[in-house]
Amino acid sequence: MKTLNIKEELARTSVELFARQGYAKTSVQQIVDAAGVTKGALYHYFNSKDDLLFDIYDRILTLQHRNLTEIIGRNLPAVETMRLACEDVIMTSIDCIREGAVFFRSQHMLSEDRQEEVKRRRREYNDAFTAVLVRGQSDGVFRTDIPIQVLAANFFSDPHYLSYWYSPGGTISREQAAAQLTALYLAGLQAS
Amino acid sequence: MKTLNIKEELARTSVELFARQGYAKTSVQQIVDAAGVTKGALYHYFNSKDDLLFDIYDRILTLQHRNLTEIIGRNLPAVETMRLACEDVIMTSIDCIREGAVFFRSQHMLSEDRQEEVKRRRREYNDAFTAVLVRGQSDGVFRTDIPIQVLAANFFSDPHYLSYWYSPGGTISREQAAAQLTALYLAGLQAS
Amino acid sequence: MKTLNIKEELARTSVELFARQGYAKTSVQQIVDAAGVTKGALYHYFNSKDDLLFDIYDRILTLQHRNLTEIIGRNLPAVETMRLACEDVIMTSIDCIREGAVFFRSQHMLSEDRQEEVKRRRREYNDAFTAVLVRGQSDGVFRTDIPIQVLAANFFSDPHYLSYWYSPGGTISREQAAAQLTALYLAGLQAS
Amino acid sequence: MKTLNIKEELARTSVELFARQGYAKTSVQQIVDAAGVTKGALYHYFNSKDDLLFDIYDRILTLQHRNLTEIIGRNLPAVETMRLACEDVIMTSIDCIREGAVFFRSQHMLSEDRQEEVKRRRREYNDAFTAVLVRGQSDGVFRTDIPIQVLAANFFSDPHYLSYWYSPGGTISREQAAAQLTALYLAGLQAS
DNA sequence: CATGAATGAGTATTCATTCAT
DNA sequence: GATGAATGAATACTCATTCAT
Repeated sequence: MKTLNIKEELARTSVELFARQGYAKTSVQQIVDAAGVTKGALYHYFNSKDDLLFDIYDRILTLQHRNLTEIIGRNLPAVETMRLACEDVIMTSIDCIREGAVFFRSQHMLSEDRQEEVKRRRREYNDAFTAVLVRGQSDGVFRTDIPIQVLAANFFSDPHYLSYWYSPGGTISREQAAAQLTALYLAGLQAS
Repeated sequence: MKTLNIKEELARTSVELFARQGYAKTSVQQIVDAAGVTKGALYHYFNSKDDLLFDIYDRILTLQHRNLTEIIGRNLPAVETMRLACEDVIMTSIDCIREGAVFFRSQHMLSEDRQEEVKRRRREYNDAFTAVLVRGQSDGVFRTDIPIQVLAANFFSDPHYLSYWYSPGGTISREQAAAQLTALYLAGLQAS
Repeated sequence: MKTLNIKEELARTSVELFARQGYAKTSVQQIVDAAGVTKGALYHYFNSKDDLLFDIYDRILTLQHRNLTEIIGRNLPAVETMRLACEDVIMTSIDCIREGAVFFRSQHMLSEDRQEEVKRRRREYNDAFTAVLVRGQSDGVFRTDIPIQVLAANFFSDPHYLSYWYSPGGTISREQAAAQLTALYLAGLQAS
Repeated sequence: MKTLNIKEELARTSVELFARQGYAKTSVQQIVDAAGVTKGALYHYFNSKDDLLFDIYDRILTLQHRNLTEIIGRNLPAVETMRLACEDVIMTSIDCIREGAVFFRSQHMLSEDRQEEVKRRRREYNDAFTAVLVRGQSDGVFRTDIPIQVLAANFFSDPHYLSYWYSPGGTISREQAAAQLTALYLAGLQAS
């Protein structure tokens, strides 16, 4: 009980600090001070500062991969699959907006091995997403005059950019942001 | 002559290294070694490592602000202004793709003062861009059912994301990328 | 029964690790892992890591002191006493070769107090050994042209050095090594 | 000039401290405090604490290898070669007695790579020394009834043990110690 | 202009030991 | 008796920056 709290508290605190001031400018000392524990406790639960960072990547990658897999598994029409997938990514990105701020800025601070792992898992996600685009093209509902990687990049850029402009608790709810960004994307995507 | 070369070489080398391995993981020693000069030389031309980083921000902000101002100054219809502005941002972002990789990842490594300056200048750029969107809405050519900040974010995310997926020298030319991403954006943007 | 086994197992394991990788490079965690117990168990039987080390010194010093006292107590001629004493030291050093490896390398890792105790007990041993040399000189069987401390050092160096070159289970048995090194020593020692 | 002094001072100071209190118990901070410089200065001249230690090994191994090679190169009779070699080792070991105290106690504190290098170079030295023993046996001047490795170990133990008992500036000069230990060794070595 | 030796404040990490359970 | 989570003090090492030459 206490144990879980400490580990979770350290995870929460480190995301917060990494998002606010960057991984490099956040010292282990700051993290443990903010979490109200000692360095020894941190190193009891995490092997290194790098582990703290990787946990963030792992959490997001696992979550988004699981959701996309589930959505694709429903075997809906391509347009509907795409709508659900896009809205889900936007909403989970908003739910994890601090993690997202770290995710896109700090990849090069991971160890080489873990950078590779993150690349691999993002590629997997990208491949699954792209497969839906291809299906929609075959079905004649998505445009074919623009390279598929451009179509994919045009969407991925949105969740990526969220942490730079979206404020949770502002005038735009997560559902609205998801619906609006998805609508804009699908408008561009549809076959003429 | 020699002087200019050394300063330029240091700028070029530092962008390269910052883009590849991140600002924090790049030491001043690595930069001077790669540039073939000594620390003394670097500190002759730059006051600090932070200056090397800020130069990158300054270069991009200056370039894009100047281009946007020029395009808006032509007083073309909103759709045409937007098309030119978007294509220009994409193309200059591709031309400065290494700078871009640094730009979006390393802002929190700048000194507080300079973070503020960068924020201010980006806001200025954003405001000018948004003004074009507003004009298009008044003219009845841009949709009004989605908050303007979402419409803006939907575009800014694209140049932002370029350094994560676009390879100069690949199968897609800078002009093609610019035309395609702009087309996708404008398709979403148009009034129904 | 179980208790004795755990304590003995910890002693055995720690000698092994100290000999192989040095006292300083061996962590308490490594010891308990290798012994298959937990830290709590170790600290139940030993007050500190230092105790684990001192036990090794105590064991060897006690053993060699007891053996030398017994041999001298037989009141044999000096040459015979010396031969038995030397052979015994060599053989017990081979029997405790891992302890020996630690003994000569890790004395300064002991607490100050215990370093003093080890020095004192080694001096006692040295004095008893030297007394035999003096008796042999008085009897006219040992040479007198070389300072007695050089004569003593010339022997003590041998058991000291054993752990650096001797392999138990190799082609030279413990009895052979003892006989040969003793023969070489006595050859140098005899009065001309 | 100043530069050499600082590097030499650091080398001198570190040998002194390593000999007195052991490598593991000597902190880099202690070394720089004793040498009157800062950590930065130390790390300007040495890449790591390990380098400071290895320098000691390198110095001794280089010195003794060079001397032995020179002595063997004179092509003197085996007995004479052996006498000169033994006396030289004893004397240089006395000259570098603090280095010697470190040499035999701290090998396992070196990095794995360097432990291997030290082992290799000591083996080379041992092989050259053993070759002289073999030559003496062929010439009929050295005994053949004891394995050659025991004959070698019987000598190597002496310089090894020096730092445990010999006091420079005491009643026994370096030349005397060298002559006496060599005499004792040769007495044991000669063919009967 | 340019050097590179030297600084010193900062960093992540280790580890013997304790103690509530 | 035994656990292992937590401590806290110590450690080696890094690096942007300065300055005498």
